[in-house]
Amino acid sequence: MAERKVNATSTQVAKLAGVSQSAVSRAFTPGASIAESTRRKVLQAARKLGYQPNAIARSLSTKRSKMIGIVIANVTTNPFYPEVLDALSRQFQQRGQRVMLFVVTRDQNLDDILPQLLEYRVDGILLTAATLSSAMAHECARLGVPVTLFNRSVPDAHASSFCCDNIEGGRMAARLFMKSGHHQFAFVAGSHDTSTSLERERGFREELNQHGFEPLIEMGKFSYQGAFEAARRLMQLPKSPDAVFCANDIMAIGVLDALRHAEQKKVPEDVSVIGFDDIPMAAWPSYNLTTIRQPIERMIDSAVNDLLDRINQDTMYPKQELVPGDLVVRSSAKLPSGLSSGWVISTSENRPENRNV
Amino acid sequence: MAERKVNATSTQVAKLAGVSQSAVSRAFTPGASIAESTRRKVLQAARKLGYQPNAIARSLSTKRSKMIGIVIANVTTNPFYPEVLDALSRQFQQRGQRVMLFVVTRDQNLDDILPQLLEYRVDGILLTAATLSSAMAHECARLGVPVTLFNRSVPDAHASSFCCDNIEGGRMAARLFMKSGHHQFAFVAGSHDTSTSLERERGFREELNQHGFEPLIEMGKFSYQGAFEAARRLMQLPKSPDAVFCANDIMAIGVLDALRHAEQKKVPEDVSVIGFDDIPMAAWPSYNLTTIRQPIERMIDSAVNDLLDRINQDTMYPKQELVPGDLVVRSSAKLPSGLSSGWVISTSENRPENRNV
DNA sequence: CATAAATTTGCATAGCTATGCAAGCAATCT
DNA sequence: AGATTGCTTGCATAGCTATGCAAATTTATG
Repeated sequence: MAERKVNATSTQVAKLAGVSQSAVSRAFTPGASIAESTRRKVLQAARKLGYQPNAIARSLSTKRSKMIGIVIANVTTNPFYPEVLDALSRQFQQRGQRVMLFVVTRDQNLDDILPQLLEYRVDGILLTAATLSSAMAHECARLGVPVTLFNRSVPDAHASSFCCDNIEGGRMAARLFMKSGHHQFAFVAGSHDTSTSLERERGFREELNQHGFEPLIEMGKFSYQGAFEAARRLMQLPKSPDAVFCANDIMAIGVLDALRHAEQKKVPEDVSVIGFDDIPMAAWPSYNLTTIRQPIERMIDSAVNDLLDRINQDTMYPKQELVPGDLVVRSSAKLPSGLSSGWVISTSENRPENRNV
Repeated sequence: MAERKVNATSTQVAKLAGVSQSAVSRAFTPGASIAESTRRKVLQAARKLGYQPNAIARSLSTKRSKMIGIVIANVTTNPFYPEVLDALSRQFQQRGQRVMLFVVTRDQNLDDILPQLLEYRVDGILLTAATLSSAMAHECARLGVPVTLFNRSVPDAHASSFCCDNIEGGRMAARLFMKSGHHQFAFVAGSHDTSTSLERERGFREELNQHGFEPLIEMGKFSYQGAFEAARRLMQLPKSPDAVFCANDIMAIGVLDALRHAEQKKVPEDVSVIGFDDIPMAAWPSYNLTTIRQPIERMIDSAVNDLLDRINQDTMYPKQELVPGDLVVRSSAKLPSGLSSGWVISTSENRPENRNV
């Protein structure tokens, strides 16, 4: 208990090592101009004092905080987002950036929380499952803070965005349903103001329309519970659907549970269900969900690279990237002849699934 | 695109408002000594310049970063932790603290990442599903940075810790099993070096021992997949168990799926299963898991309060708190007579369950 | 109105590190 | 040896805000 020296400073270390404060700074700056012998002296003195450079002071001096602001929603309601957060956090961590995190609710106004990030002079901002008011987009642009949207696309954009090709994903679901001979289609939407849900719906509907079909739409509020109830409403309709596409997996699972446990329907014999995301749970034997997989790792790599690049060279323009998803065929949807469960179908290749369980 | 004024400073605002830099600082410091009229002048000038105080500079000056370091593991493998993270993040947010987040793997060495937090002079550290080397605990104590462990208990401690009463939880599970007439017991452990798993096992075993039983132990590695395999191993034993208690819900669900889909067992007719945590999924009709609920909100409230209190008055001693869990009776375990599904049993009261689905 | 009290203001400095610049130094070359 | 080159080093300052203190101003009091 005794000591409690509390945070030594570079000046104290300098004194002990018999060098200038600059030398201490340089000893801790990779690539700085300093003799190996002095560096050793400094590091030894630093160790003795328990000195560690003060990142706050460094940030002030370099005008680089080495922090990225991450804003994320739906962390508890959709297992997809913990995966995203995990991957993002690791990536930034590995590339020498710290993460300042804000967990928000879907309806929370970002205009209140972005200033809190900017106040700390984060080097960049990554928004997941959240969108930006154009006022805030301008503000960030003005301050030269690059912004990246993950899993949201925006029309006007000072920001980069990285998304799965939701429209094509919706089309894939529609095509699979139609090939298997379904006739009554439904889409369980997440919300009516979210690009992911809207785009998946649009692809699904357009593909159906081209063949003379029109899907029913129900609102699942992006949650298990909401989708559970949506499924029950769908089943009470006079022409209840035999093929339900859901805007994400967690809702698809809600629908599955409602069909099986509340509606006494068999899946896929009575009703086929397709989801979106391919969360780990989708592969569990209780669900075995046919779904569109978002290639998280690839999307995150791109997003992180782009953001860091824009931080380092502020000449770069924001970028809009669309990553194709893969149809993962399991057994929650009837199979058309010629296709068997356990296959992954992407635009470029078919391959046997290679995942756990 | 034109402007790009980039971060105005308090001095610039001061000049525009015709006051001193100090006045600007005070205008943004609640409770500072400043006339209402000058404050207005300052705020107006600030708005015109798009000025926002620089939290980095403020941190340097006040020696308070207003940041809390959160370290969390298992975010993708156990839905309990996204809930914890969500609650923590909101709480701190609401109380004016920013969150610097580190997502780690269970086996990752914290000794590498804690320095990264300390470098930024976080005001406090909260570790979830992770433990501290005693060297690091001393280091934090030396620097006067309070540390709180959430869901981990430690023998020696410069740190506060907030845990569910795991031992009593294990006992509750054992008692419920025994009352329902089970004879062969098993425990699916998370790991052999984690206090949560060890304590739950200990309570379970001690209670059984008192009645002359001894549980089988299998390792489930804290994951769905690991528990799935553990269940299969258990079922191959000559005296396979009819009552399985799992160190957490996600493993209980893995066990359930293995029993039903790989072993053709009925739950709870052939085998009873009890979990721990009460994650939202436990209430889904596919699982309907009987489990020990951890009162997350209450635990988090206590943990956050304690940490902030210790930040503000550094005289306080760390505190060890044990919060009792509740037995939530659903239908994955046989019911003893007199008990019906849908009840929550805590040390103090019995009440009907009041949750979704 | 004079004086005391309370409030508001600006000055000057601390907080810690990074870095441009010029000076110091050793090694290399002719 | 003298001149040139390339490293190292320290000095001085910037980066931005908060705050103790004394001065100045306003308000209250008798």
